[in-house]
Amino acid sequence: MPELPEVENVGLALKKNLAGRRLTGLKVDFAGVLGQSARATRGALVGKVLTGVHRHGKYLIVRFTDDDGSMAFLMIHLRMTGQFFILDGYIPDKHVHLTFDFDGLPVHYRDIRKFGRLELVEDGVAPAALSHVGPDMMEVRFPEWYRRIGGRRAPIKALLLNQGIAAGLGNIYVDESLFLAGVHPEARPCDLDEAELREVLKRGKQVMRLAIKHGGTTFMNFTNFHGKPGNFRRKLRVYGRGGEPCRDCDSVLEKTVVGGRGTVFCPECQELG
DNA sequence: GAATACCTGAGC
DNA sequence: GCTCAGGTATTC
Repeated sequence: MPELPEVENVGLALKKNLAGRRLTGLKVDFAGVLGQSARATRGALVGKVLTGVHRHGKYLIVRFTDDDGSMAFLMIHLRMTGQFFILDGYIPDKHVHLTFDFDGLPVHYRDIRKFGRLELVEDGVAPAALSHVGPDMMEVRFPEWYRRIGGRRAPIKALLLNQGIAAGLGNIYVDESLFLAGVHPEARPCDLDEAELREVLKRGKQVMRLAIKHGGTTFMNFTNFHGKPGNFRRKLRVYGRGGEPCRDCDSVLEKTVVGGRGTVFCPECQELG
């Protein structure tokens, strides 16, 4: 389940491996992952050089530039199971929906659940398609974030998952952030003081920064550009550990549902405020 | 703000 | 063969 740290790693890999390379072909096996037709997508991108990758929350925006300077932008969301990779001798299985040909170098897009989307957009920096998405979680400063979340009455977990407030956290890193901040997932911002909310944002950034360094978290399907899993799973404090002992206090971690999502927390270490 | 649709594989 | 998992858009 790619969240901000996993998407960041994918974006870095695309840039490192493909920047400066020209897209010479695009094979489409399942057009449902494209926002436009296969023909329109090829028409916009084939012949152009990959010149940049920008991440905002869980979105990637890839810039392609023609020799005449004209540009096209592909906005990518991997959702649950989208992945890109380059592997020597790889034979695509039934979940590979797209193969980008970068002048002889095949780059596969694989997506078991077909939830991911790759769509052409007009702009690269602040696309209209992202107007409903809040500031990137790693970039946002506390005053702005506090304006968006302070005083609200919904469970803080639901608000952290709401990409319109700030973009990037998913279920794994929300649970981790709240544990590290000592805040209960059902706590309401209106019941928390400024210092507690400051801690949530700080810990959220901290845990994602660390996860990026470790190549992200592989729980089910995520792999990096070379088919390798991320290493952050063994660092997780609560996610996936319901019923197991808290690493800090030895209490049994509780598993519940908050905001419609599976949620794990420590009943001793995390407070309602 | 809750439920549902989208999809498939894993795990019972 | 059923239920669950989950990011987001959509619909109550």
